Amino acid sequence: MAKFADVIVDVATQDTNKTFQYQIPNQLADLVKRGSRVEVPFGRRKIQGFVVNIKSTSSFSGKTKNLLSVIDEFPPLNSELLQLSDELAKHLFTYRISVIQTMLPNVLKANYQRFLQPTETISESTYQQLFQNQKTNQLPLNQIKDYDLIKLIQKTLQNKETKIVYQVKNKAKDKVATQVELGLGLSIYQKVLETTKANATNQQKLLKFIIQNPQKFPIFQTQLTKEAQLPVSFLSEAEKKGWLTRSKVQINRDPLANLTVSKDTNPKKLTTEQQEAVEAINQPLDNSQKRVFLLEGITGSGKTEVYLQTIAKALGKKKQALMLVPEIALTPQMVRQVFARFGSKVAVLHSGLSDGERYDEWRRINGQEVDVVVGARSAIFAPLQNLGLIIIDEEHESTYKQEENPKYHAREVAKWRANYHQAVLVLGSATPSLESRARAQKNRYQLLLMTKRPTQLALPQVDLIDMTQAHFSSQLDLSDELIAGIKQTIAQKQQVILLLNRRGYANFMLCRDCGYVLKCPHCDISLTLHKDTQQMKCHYCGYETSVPKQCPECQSTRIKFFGSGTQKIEELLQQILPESTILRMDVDTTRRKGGHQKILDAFGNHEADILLGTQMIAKGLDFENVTLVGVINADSGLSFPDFRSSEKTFDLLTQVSGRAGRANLPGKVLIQTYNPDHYAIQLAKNHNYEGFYQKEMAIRRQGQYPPYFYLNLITVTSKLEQKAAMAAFKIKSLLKKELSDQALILGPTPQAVTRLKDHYYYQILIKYKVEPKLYATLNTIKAQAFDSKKDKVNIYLDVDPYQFN
DNA sequence: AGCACGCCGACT
DNA sequence: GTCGGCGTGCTC
Repeated sequence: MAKFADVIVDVATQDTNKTFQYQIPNQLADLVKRGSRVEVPFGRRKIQGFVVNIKSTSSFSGKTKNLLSVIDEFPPLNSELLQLSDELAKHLFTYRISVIQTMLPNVLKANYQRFLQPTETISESTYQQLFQNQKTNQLPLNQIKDYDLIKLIQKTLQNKETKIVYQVKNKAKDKVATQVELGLGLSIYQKVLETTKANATNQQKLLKFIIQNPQKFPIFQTQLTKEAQLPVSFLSEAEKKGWLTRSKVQINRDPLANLTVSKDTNPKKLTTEQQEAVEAINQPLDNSQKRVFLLEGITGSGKTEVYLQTIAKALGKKKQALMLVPEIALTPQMVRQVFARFGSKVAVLHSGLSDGERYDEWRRINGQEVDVVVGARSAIFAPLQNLGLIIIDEEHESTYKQEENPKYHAREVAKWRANYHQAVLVLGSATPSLESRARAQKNRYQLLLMTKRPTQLALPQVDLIDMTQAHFSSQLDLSDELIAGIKQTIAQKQQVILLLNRRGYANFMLCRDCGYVLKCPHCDISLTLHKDTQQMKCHYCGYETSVPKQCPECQSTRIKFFGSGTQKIEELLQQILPESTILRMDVDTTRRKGGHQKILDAFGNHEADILLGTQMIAKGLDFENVTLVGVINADSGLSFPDFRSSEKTFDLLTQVSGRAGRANLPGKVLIQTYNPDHYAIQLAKNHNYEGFYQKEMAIRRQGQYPPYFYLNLITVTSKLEQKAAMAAFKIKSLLKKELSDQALILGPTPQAVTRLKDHYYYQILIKYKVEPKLYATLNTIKAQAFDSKKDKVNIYLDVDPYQFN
């Protein structure tokens, strides 16, 4: 009997966001599985899709087409991920194909090629013009720019001298290497060596190498030529003589090849608090029960050791473990620790991997060859089939929320997967998100507290510098008190970390005659001066232009630059402390691969006295010799129009404070602020997370924000401001009509940055507790957006938004 | 997304 | 007349 496949096609639009049915031809019957990646005809084209179901009847009223081929030998999606992709797409109001693509490594994305082919009726001259340089009668069409050529091709297509063929190319390439094996019995090589001529040096080199190192075979060709110092060409000669045989073998790219594994493989002795945490987590692990823990432990309390020992427990129960860390914390040091403990059973997924490396790691996971996966946000989709434990370190980090579609939160996906597998989920943080901490309060999560540092080291002394009262002898960004602290620390041959949350040199250019401010032509925000490259840059869209010498408006030369970024502070510090060495770390100095690590290594080796950087320096760095941490602008985050700005400021200050004083040197923290009485700053000074939690909860309740209310953010955008505004008001009235009066509907308001990349943005924020009709209403709104495609209006939905703009 | 079809203004 | 611009609708 004929079989049919339900296929999600690789076209991310509203009206293709459903399954399409194809008949499975007999010869593919055994190959097509649920989760298979397949090639299908779609209109005139051939495209890629994913089989989500196989059934014996078709419900399609038209004529079903045949599946063309199955792309991979094993299906990339298992039934868990198929179900998750469906539910996630619905929950996030996004396309299922988009969710599937974020679950899988990049190389599984389709790569389409179009070729022009001659037909039988082609004339000799057309053939000469189009195909004489092509080896296979195929002209690749994808990047033809020559207008005359395009016109010629169109003409030949019209009179049917040529036709277009479509191809789905598989980008996933297995990496192969040449392996060399011995072709003769071991005892024979000595005799062969005696028969070689005296001047046959390559032959002698190879034979001696074989005789001395027989245990090294089979060996990779690259390794053999290096170790025996032979040219590759000689190996084919040796192969002809029958001395060696060569074959291609598939290998995995090893992203950790040059990682020195530390010897520290044994579990560390636990403090009482750690022991209690480990035992609490082990209990449901032992009984295969699902449970969520919130591990609230101050910086330096040893959360990592708790993670490692509970992972060991999961492995002992023949279960697998998945650990998420923020990208920035996924450093070689951290990976090394996990590797030391669990060896080759570990796979690592981070953004530093090439597409090929990532694919190899993913395949090891999908083949269930590993038991532990460590990775950043998207690793939450790692296809482990026997999950027992999921850990999210620094669970409050906003990097776990993806800001592009699909706008998922890894923590929410983790909950779904833990539930699916009846697994244990551990959320760890020194400063838990209010949402998680509140759930622990209501016993939805089990709270585990760790309040002590194993080394008995006191938390650093934190002093606030009131910038409204401070003295400044040089300029207004660095107070005398902070400079004195830096000088004193350097004099004692100790190191300083300085945090400044603003990159670039100066963040706006003002004409003092006419008041003109230089803005990005695509976005509505001022351009930032970057002195090293002598460019004005837009930090939103990346637009760059040269630094003006005169005002573009009134031609005055009285131009001034305001606002200090990392580049300017670096320059100032160098003036004030000419004999100190400074390392700057921000997006601009770490863009290259490994740039990040280079700076950290240099600082760790005490090649510099001061590390100056944006918030990327706040996380997870441990430098024994750092005794002073300075925060140059503690308030900069507070002024953002974001209800989480206090929480973010508190987290950042707490974290950066944790960088001061390790080992036997006491640390000190100096925070410059214009709001010394602000509760986030006061409570961070006193290392008082619980106090902050109480205070901030009261404010959230009052402001009707999470965790008391849920949020949904609707963004309406258009190139035409009028259209965006009108659509936004229509949406608001629909919401008003459909939702209960318990729901708060704010807006529409133009975004803080009204125009971005030549589009205008209007936002509507919905706050609610229980709204049974909300889901259906939002779906209607999305469908209408599709209707109003001619109005050139787009509508984006963000469930549980983290970025407000 | 692409790709085709169909309708209207502009030019060989 | 016909070329080519773009709006509209469809893909199992």
